[in-house]
Amino acid sequence: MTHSEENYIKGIYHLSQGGKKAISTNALAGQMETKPSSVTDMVKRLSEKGLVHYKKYQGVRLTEQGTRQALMVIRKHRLWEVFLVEKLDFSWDEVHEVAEQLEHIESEKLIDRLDALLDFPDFDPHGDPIPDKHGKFKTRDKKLLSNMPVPSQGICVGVRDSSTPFLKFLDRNHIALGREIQILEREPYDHSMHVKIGHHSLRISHQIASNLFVKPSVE
Amino acid sequence: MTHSEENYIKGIYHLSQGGKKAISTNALAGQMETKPSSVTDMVKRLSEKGLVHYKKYQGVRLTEQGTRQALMVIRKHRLWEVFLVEKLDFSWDEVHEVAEQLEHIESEKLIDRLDALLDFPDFDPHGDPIPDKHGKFKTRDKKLLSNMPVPSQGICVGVRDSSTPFLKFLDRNHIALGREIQILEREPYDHSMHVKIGHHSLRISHQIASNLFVKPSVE
DNA sequence: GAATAAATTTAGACCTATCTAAAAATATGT
DNA sequence: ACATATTTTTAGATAGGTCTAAATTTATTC
Repeated sequence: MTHSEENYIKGIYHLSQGGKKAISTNALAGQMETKPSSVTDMVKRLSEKGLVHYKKYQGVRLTEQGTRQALMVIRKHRLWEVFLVEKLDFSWDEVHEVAEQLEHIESEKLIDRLDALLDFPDFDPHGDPIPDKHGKFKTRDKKLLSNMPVPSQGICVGVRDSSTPFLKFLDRNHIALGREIQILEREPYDHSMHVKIGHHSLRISHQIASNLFVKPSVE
Repeated sequence: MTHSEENYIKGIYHLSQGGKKAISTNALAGQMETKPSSVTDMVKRLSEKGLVHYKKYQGVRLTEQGTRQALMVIRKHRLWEVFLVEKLDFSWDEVHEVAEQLEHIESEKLIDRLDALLDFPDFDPHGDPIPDKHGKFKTRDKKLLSNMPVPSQGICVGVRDSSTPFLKFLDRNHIALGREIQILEREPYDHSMHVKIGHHSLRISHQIASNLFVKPSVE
């Protein structure tokens, strides 16, 4: 697979999450930040290689083989992210771009050794699960903060938006994965929420709350 | 720079070592394992980008900018080799192929942090010097084993051939970089040598001796 | 110094990956 | 259901990187 093919496979995988229906050419063009005509071309090649199911005008779906490949690229991407944060002191908002390059390095030995060096992590710095070498990964009971009951509490375990501005916002407000969060109240007017992270009490807009995942504490 | 351009620049740099005269198209084609016509095409592109001096039928030389770029690619290659050996327990004959891929990752921060993680190594696993971020590197007083006086002694510090068979041969014969070596005698007939590495006494063919670098001990 | 050999460049082709512009198919609205 | 809008595909172009085969330049040899 070329780098570009790997990127497409990964893009299709991400768009397919939560739904097994076909991905439209336009949607994929959006995801890949390219033109629909380019997508059509690429999708044909992927289809010839048996990585996707494709029928004209009907969108694409990954084949079993395509899914396996996507998971391996994602495995590499996320392991490298952990490496960058744990071993090279990158912050969680800096890792994506470099991991986009590293994910294309081909060496099973490399990635398995890296996995071992990092002590076989289950989740990456953004809380996303890391597939093992067979493509299996752990899922976690998690809810968007915006959907949490009031009052309740939980642990911050992931982000839906992993853009730099959002992650930097979280940093500034002492929100980090693994931190305990108490949901104190929800404002009916704008759905903003009042929460407490450690000793820090703060008000969080609906937009923020709908991009942060929390694992509800069972009490 | 594309990956291919980086590879060519690196190839030209290696061929230029020990001599500032122009590299012929054929020589470069040999180094790059490609056809002369492909070299001509690429060399034109590199020339337009100001990375090489090129005049038709006169061969190529790196510009100052080209040399700087070559050193940065080599820096990355060799740092990754150290990483693979030191942190991921690769053997010194396994690192090249993977480093060929990793050397193209673009991130100054990544490579500087990697350098720090590895404690700013001066030499890679084959004894080759690692340029620092300004392109400067240490040179070492070294001689091919085949050129060492008899009797004398020194330290194994590098290899000229870093192919897997040669490195595996050295491993099997307890020859590793950093080891002390005593040169006991040279056979006039075939130039084979009698040497001692630690407690291991062995006879070494001229071919082997002319691919192993030794730092002479001053006594 | 002309003839021949070797090295180098050009011309034309192919493949991947992208684009724009135009055509075809599907979806939507009244 | 028909006209319109949207989506998707095709056709043709460009760029990087490579190749083969032919042409050109440089080097060598008698």
